[in-house]
Amino acid sequence: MSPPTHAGRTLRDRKRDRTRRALIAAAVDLFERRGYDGTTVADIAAAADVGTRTFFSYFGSKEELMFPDSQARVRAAVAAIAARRPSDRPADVLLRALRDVGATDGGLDDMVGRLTALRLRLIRTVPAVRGRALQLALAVQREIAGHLRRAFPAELDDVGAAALVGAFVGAVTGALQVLLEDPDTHNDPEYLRQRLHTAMDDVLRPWR
Amino acid sequence: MSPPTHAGRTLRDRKRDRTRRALIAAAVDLFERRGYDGTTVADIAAAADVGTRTFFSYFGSKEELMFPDSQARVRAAVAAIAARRPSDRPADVLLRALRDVGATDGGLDDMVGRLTALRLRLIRTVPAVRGRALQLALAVQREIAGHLRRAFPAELDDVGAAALVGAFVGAVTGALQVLLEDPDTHNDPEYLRQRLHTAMDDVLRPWR
DNA sequence: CAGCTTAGCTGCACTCAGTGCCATACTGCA
DNA sequence: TGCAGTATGGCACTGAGTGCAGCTAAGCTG
Repeated sequence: MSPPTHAGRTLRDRKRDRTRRALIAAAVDLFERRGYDGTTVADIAAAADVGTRTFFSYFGSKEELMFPDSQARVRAAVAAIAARRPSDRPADVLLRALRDVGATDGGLDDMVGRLTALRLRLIRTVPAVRGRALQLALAVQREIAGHLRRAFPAELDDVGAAALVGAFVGAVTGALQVLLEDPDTHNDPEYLRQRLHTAMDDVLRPWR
Repeated sequence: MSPPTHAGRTLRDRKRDRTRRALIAAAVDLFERRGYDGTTVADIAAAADVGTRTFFSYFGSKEELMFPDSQARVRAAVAAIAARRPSDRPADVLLRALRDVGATDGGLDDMVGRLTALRLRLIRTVPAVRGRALQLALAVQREIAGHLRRAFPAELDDVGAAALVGAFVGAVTGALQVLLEDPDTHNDPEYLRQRLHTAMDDVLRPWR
């Protein structure tokens, strides 16, 4: 699709990109070994060989490090809405957009699998990370609602679009909350996606 | 229904209750005058005439102070589910339960209005407070899902119930997000509730 | 290539949330 | 009245996050 991110233009950009990845890699490693609370920001910075102060010029907070690709998800959803066909109803478009958001995991090479699995675990267990995830979900939701409304101006108003998107995202979130408890879904994002998909079909049937 | 909270049994309980209210009152006052970030926990404790350390034996965190009645909301929802009639579908029960949750504001005398208005503003503007609100909403959602599933064992499974409740709560949350931006709804919870109600009816029509 | 400019790195000092510990004071109860 | 349990709050500490200022090195220009 678009040019991969790893070809930063200037030396500075490339170095910055490398440091960013190093921080994420170091954090994932430390979180897996010592746990989230057992790892300080200073530890992460030291492991990535940068000053503690520098960490905060890459990530606004410790939690933010777990969600490095949040913008990509928004873009995926917007693209799905833009690619709609004339026959699509709002719910159809929305369902496809959400599927694309869930499938978005690009931009971080090998790290992806480990990061995703770790993220799921930390969302379950660390309040600060769960809080951050929720806020991001809300932001994505808001963004999608805006685009959806513009795509269907005759059928949706501000509040209606927000409520509709909220219902769909809420269904996903609610189902996820239960599914993430299920030991079978741990460390198996594919199986998780499968079960989520069937649950969604079930709940959202009245709309389609 | 149940005896009001203000008649604490022992002297200790009454004193504890008074201190709790004093902390909330002091915090509301300071937040309104100096803002959330401009007020430290030490300030609040000093204004309520207790030690800083003691604050944390009443509230686990600074944000938690803004949600002193969270348990009451859960109880309201559970009561609404318990009071269902044989002819009710899950969606009917759920809609009534959510309405009751929204209407729950009891237990804090005069403070209620100011606290509610302040909370709405802080949820909009302070990330930490918004995060806490989201987590509480998720917890309530989870609780409701459990009760709803037990109330309709033939029609709902774990994941289905969670997804259904998630969809409804999500619709509320989504609509709220937009409505809270509207200046007309600031400081007017009743008008807010009205608009929320009509929006919900609209979005959830396919279910009823 | 030499020199100037500017962006990014980082140490330092600081604030504030939150915790563990312990001595003290007060309440409830016998 | 005396004992036991509990709330209190001071003290010291950790860790997240910020502002500042000096330095280094990348980028650009002639």
